[in-house]
Amino acid sequence: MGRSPCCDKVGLKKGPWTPEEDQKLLAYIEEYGHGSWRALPAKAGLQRCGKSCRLRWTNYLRPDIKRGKFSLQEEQTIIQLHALLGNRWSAIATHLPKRTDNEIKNYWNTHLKKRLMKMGIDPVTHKPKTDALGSGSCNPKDAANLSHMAQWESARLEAEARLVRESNLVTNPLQHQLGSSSSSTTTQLINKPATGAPPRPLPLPCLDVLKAWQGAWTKRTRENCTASFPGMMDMDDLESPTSTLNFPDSSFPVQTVGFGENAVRALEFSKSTVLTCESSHGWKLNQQHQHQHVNMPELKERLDNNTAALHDMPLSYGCTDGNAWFIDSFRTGNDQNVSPLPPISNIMEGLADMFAYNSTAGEQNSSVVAAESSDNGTFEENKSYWNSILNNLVNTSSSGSPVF
DNA sequence: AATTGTGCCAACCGCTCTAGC
DNA sequence: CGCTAGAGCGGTTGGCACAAT
Repeated sequence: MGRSPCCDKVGLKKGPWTPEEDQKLLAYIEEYGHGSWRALPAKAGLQRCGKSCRLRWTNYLRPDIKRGKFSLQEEQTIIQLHALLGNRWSAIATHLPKRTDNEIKNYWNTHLKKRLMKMGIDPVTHKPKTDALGSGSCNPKDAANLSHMAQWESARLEAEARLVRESNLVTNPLQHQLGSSSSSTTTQLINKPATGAPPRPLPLPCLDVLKAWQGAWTKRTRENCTASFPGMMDMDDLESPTSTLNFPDSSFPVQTVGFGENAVRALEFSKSTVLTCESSHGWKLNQQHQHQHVNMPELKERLDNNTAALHDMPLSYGCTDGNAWFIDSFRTGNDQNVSPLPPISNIMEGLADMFAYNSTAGEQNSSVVAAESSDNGTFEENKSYWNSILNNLVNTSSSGSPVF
């Protein structure tokens, strides 16, 4: 057996917390901070182990916790991130402001998982149960590519989570100290479910859910944007169904240049590990090139060397000297006029724009170019599929259907 | 009214990771 | 480099509330 539980010590209380205990813990932390959790109970006059105090604070007493019913957007975010990350609740929680990993985990297990199952969706694979084993729809090459995609997306999300923590530390050291799992970032979804198309089997596992939703989001928002480089936009306009960071308190140095058809969006973090850019042609560039300064000639050379790979759709990437370089073509075009993968020359122009802009925004400590691509059919099918699922969730949850 | 079943969620358990020595 | 304490994390459980019988 493992080590003995920390709460086995004689005299330490277990079980539900009383209001008096909550008050003691709250008062102590508000005055002194938590410091060492192990030492805290004695100082605060609590007959609890430090771990119990930490959990009580982290999951319940922290002032920046939002309690109550999950919103539709939160539900969608959980579903999408779970499709991408699996049971990595802490990573998911970093994209749901004011929600704890424990709360999200409980909500998934008691609500969302059951809904998906009753809809015939495997909550583990996020695929229709009949296709859960992946028979037929995925060839080995796709599976391998998707594995790469998942790794990169996962790494990117983790990096974002780290950034959030770092930003919390910088902008609110006390708050950071008091609750490390708090988050100032959010994944906000603008969901306008499309038609009531029936769920359809995914041609590929749903590892690209976030991008699918970003496509829908982009389509929607582009209608409200001017044709070219409308200038700096409010953060509210950046709300994206992807994991793209959003900082409600505007405490993070996020720069935006334009939006929509001909816009370039850039997120640049002064001490960041990830840089994400989107171009006017519907492809995305994620950089995460550890501890190296990115410069355009180097990038251009790398991409030139991988031109063939870039055009080897549906999923291509170049990988040189241990750094991966991806071009992400997630298609921002509308349904009738979907942008094709831009010619390499256009990619280079876009990159030039991005880095010309970002070179003025500060040093890029680190970067990776990570960009995945999905062919047009895959994207549209993903979008349709998830629209369908989420639409069903909306209908069933709002109508109080006995099904759920 | 009593018993049983079910859903929900706070809290616990134990493993893993990491920083400090 | 190995050890240790502290913290983080995901899985599981206990117990309460409510519904069904």
